[in-house]
Amino acid sequence: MLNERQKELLKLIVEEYIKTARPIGSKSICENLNCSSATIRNEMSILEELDLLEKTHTSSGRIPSEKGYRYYVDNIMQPKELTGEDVINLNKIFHNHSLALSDAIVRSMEIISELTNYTSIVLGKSSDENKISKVEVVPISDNNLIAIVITDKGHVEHKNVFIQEKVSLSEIKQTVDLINKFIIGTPINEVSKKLEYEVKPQIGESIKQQKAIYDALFTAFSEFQQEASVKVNKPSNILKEPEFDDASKMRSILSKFEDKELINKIQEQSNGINVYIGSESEFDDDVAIIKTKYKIDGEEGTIALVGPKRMNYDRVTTLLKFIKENIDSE
Amino acid sequence: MLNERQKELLKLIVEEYIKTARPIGSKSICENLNCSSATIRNEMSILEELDLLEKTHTSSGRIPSEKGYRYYVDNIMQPKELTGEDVINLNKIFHNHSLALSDAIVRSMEIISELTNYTSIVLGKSSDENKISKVEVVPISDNNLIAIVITDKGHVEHKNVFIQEKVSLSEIKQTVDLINKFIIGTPINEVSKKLEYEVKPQIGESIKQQKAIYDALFTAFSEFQQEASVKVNKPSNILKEPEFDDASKMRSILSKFEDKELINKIQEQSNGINVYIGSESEFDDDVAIIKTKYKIDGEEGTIALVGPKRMNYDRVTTLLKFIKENIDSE
DNA sequence: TTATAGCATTCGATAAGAATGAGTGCTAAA
DNA sequence: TTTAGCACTCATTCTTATCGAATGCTATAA
Repeated sequence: MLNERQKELLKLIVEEYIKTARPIGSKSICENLNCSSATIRNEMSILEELDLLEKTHTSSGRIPSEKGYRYYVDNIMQPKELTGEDVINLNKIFHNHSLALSDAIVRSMEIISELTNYTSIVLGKSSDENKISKVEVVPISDNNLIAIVITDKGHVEHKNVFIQEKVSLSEIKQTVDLINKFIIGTPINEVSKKLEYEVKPQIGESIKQQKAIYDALFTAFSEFQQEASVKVNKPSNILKEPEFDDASKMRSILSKFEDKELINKIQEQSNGINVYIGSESEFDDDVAIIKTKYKIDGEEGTIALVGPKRMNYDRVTTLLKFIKENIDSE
Repeated sequence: MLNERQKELLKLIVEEYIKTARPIGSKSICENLNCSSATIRNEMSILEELDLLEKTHTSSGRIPSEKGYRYYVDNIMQPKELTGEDVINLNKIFHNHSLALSDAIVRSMEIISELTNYTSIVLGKSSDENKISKVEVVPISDNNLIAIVITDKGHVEHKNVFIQEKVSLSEIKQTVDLINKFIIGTPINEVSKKLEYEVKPQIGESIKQQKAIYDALFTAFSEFQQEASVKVNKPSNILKEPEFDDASKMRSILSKFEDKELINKIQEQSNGINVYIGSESEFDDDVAIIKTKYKIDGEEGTIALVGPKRMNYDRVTTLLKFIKENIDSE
């Protein structure tokens, strides 16, 4: 266990390093702790012993280790108050009623990107439990339809549907009416099942042509379920940090942002605001990711901020918490 | 005017530089032109005199100048044949009927990004001449509606609409029916006018509540018109080129890709495949942009490839031409 | 006239060495 | 337990030297 002075020392080092990105030497701490540099050095070597600090080379100042950041995040840092300006900007967005709430999330994460100079990510998909409110089909040409699905929470998805055989307007209408009759109110993750076991048999009994329409719509539905949206805001932001001041490092980070599979992994599982530092981020050893799950108005997903390991943990945590509270209170 | 040998020399230098990114010395050309390095040097200095070649320093080899690339593109390069593989991949996409054509464009530009290792951009918006095929409104809650607009070419847009006063289902239906009656078949760029001058007066005469619905829908419509989609594929690709092997250069390029205003400027005006080299690109002096307009199935826009100035002009031009032909023939 | 061989010259790239200084660990005394 | 003092380490910066790829120019040969 750390004593008060050690905690204070770690705090000073982490916060100073976050600000300057330079190793912290013992001398620069003296004034803050009212003791000599030698004393600081002794304490420093204890913290190094505990794997909370590191040196970049034998005679360099100290920087926090991954474990050091972790200790800081878990035991030392205090959530900051948001400054008036930030709150006003964000509140405006959440109280703009003509914005769908999911758009408000996207917009507010854009703002947070600007505010923090880090990169933000919004992963969202329409929630599985959303219920179908209506299915609409609009013919475009002989062989093409647009299928539109609207959920009770106001999500709209549409898909081009190509149909081999020509089908008449009335046949389309019949099929769609039939489908609507069965699936309105069905959660989207159960639609495929319902179509297969309840609607399909009915189709068989009536006109043959309908089979083609049914098949096309069935395919369209199975695609609806998977679609998730990914939005990465300002990848360039994080690359402005000095630790990425190297072309190959930058390329590596950048290609991570373009790797859809990796980005999708950011999807957060647990509740609350979670902090993943360095290797924990599964993204890059030099970054940290702070993320949280959201679920609102038939949409669920994860919002995340990606910054350097040397990130402003308290500020970011506070900002994300603010957004989460706004979402939850709606 | 250049003589044959000078043209051949310029061609060799441009193509070699495109391949290696290193200044080309006179010795390395000897074999290709069957003469001594001194002769090459003489010719080189003539080309330099004409501003077609440059040196990076007094005793360096030559690199093409902006004007040199321009001359190469306009007078020397021959469109290449596409190799079998590329054609097959791209053709597959264009002949997949379940893909809307505009999705096929996006998909094929993704592929071209991979193929060339450059960055591709697709700017698209639904064409102004598209006609409204149907307007649909679905209530979500007391104060929220979803307005959906479908055009004759199969474009679908939707918008959350917030309504101050509570309105009944039947009032909504009446208003929407009225709107539909007037605007089906109207090109979207004329919808606002038509709503204002033909539909609004009718609204005034019937129930007051309808005014609120009308207003909300009117706002929604005016927003539909402007929306354009922007897709930038693999910004990291271009940054792999050695001319961008510098952190600050990379940052500068990258932030350009995030600058929506600048990206929208890429919108191409003239027909055909156009090549903008260096400063002509209005993007960065070290990049070149090859772009072309497209217009298809009620969507129009620009596809562009952004690469280094040292880009594979013939290959990219051929690829873009191929896509353009596919689009136009559909 | 055109092409070439020869040569001094330029200048980037790479490496090696020297000086600087911020920072450390350790020891011995307060 | 704290601190002053001191030798030591090592990144950083600046100089200097060397190497070699390329050039321009000149004089000569075809």
